Amino acid sequence: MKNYLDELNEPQRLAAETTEGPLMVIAGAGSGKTRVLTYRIAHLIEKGVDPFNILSLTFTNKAAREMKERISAVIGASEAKSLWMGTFHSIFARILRVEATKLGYPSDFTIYDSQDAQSVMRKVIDELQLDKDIYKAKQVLHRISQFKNNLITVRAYQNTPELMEADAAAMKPRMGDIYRAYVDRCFKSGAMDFDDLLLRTNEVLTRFPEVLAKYQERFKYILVDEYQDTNHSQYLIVKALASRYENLCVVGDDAQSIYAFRGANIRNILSFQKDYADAKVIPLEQNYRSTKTIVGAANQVIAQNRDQLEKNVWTANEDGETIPVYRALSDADEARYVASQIFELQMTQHLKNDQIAILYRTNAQSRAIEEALRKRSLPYRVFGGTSFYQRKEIKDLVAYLRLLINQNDEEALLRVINYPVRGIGQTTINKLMIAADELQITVFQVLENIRQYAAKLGINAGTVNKLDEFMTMMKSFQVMLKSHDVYEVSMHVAKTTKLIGMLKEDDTPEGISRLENIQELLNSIQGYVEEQKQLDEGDPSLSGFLENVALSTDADNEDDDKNKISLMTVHLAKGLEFPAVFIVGLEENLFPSMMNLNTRQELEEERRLFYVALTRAEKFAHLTYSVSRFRWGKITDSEPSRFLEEIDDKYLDWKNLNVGLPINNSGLNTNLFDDYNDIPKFERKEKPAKNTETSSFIPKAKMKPVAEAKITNQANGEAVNLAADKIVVHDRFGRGKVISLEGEPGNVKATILFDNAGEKKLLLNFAKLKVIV
DNA sequence: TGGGTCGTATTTTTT
DNA sequence: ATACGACCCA
Repeated sequence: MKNYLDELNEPQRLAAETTEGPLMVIAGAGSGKTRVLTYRIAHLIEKGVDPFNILSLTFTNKAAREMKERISAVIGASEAKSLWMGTFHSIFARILRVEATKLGYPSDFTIYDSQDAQSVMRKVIDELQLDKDIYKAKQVLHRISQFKNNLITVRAYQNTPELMEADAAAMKPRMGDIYRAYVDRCFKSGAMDFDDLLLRTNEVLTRFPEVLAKYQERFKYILVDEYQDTNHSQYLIVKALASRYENLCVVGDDAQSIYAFRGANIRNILSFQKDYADAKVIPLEQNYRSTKTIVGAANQVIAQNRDQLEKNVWTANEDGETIPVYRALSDADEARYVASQIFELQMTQHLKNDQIAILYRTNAQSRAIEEALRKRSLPYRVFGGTSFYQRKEIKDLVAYLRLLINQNDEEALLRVINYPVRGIGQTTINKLMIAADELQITVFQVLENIRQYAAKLGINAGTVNKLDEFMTMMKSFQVMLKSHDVYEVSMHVAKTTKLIGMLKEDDTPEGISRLENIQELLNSIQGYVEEQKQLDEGDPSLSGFLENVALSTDADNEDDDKNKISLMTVHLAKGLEFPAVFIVGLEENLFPSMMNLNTRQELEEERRLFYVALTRAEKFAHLTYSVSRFRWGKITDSEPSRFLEEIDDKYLDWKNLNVGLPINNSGLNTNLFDDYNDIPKFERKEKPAKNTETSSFIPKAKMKPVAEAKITNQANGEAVNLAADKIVVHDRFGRGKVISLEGEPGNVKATILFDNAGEKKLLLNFAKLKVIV
């Protein structure tokens, strides 16, 4: 082993060498936190600590894997193998496989992802005969998630009048009933949702002291990365496990806390010194990642936040280039600019694709960017979004597999019992569910004795046969699972159920891609089995694979061809770094998000998010915003983000401010040649006023008034000319009178005053209008 | 029972 | 615009 400690600076080295007792490392952005964690673990092992006794909790599977690789490189792969390193959810799922039976769960419990949870919730709301428009499944689940993350059980909820009053005030007085029904239903299905994995871990550690003692003894050294993003439930688990030896090292940066919406409690990091009186605190303030310009700009932004620990991130790196801020005319223009700048960077700086990232606030923004990159034949990869495992065809096959492992998994059963179609309709399913409820057993158990119940349930003989066939098929799979490996069984299931056959018949591009996805899933099962067989502690079982499926995200899957531009949300980019970073969509109501403008705390989280985004960049950062954007199916005007105004102009290079003004006289798409550097630069007159209310900051592109526009009259399908004062009828808004038209031929926006709906601006390309007069 | 059409929400971020 | 769920009809 090398003298790895020599590669660290003073505070880094101190953090790596302080192995005993509670330690908090406040690691500013780019300050070499992963390096410290890696060397700290290596150092522990070097000192003679058994890797078996080290628990390292990271925020993503990806971070865990990367760190494990780096540790392997320092101490050797065989030593690193027995380290427990992973996300809270995956580590504690693993522990619960052993311990959950104590709480009445099967050891092969299913993990419900958010889709499953929502489906369960919809059924619960339906069964309680509640209005689904008031009790929105997603919202209700979010509320329940809050309860669970704060260890408020159903009983605790019902003993807490404040909570019940709050829900009643929010027009949801039945929240408690829903909570109970949801929990019951998951329990009956032998399933845990994401929050349960933490909640039940807490429960088992609290109720069974011998279990707690076992893991305290095992995990003598605990490291937690991204501590600022732990929620209360995670905090309690760490506290309980560490309370015996107190060899707890937490690493985090309050300025990068971006998961409050998910229950992350920034107070966990702010009050670490209160929890552990003899805690050492080591700040890492030197940034090794970014240029002075980027660090300076980021510091200015984050300084606007009130809630933060004192710290001073600095860098000895070069000044670097000023940060271009491009004002786009539309989302398409923004995307084109980004693509052209990437091209430029590759030409002048010789950057490779994988050194470039494009970051956005919402997944929906990737679409326009993708289009522009494709046009320039730039290879890219989109992280996140609808992940592989959430695709319908994948969930279908996985549901069969889940059902093999846990027959009580009602979500899985209901998903596949009539898919592919085998003549078992909703009526039959309802009967089965009612029977299961009355008999206090699961639907699967009803099916096992269907002939016994059929008459009582009024299910006719033909349907009984179909149900029987389904059960026989499932049983045959189960038998096969005992003697064959997981890949063979999965392949057999996919064929026998006709899932594959059905997709083969579909020769649309979507159908083909679905089939490919199924193939990819089967491949990944095979890969998983082979990989696990190689490991000492490997688990090549089906339940092992399914756990992986439930807890892994898209970002965790490796791509063979790595030389691609990365597209992802800012959240996903946390912990990563790139030589060049584009942050797009810097507009009010988008970044910061419209949903987070209500309180100072919410806005500060958005600001931290921007801070995270900016500090991903090593050498080149580009910022863009657009004066208009396609959102919710229509063009929306937007203002530049307030975060841009918080950065001193000395760091920024404003671009394209004059284009698209009336003087250009050309509406949208001014730049025909993508040559942004030739656009004459106009001096900006003054720094934009804080709290802009006026549009004086940067004028919006004005649409040119037009006298008339051709549209297809929905009344008779004929082309007619639309002009001011015409009377039209719209499906949704009813009768109205055209006030004015603006834009350019082929892209005209009409202002129409509707009798009942008021004044609306409609794009004639999309609006369906009947012309009356 | 199954397939089709219609209407509505969707765009905040994730384990 | 799109995708999903609800509803209706054959």
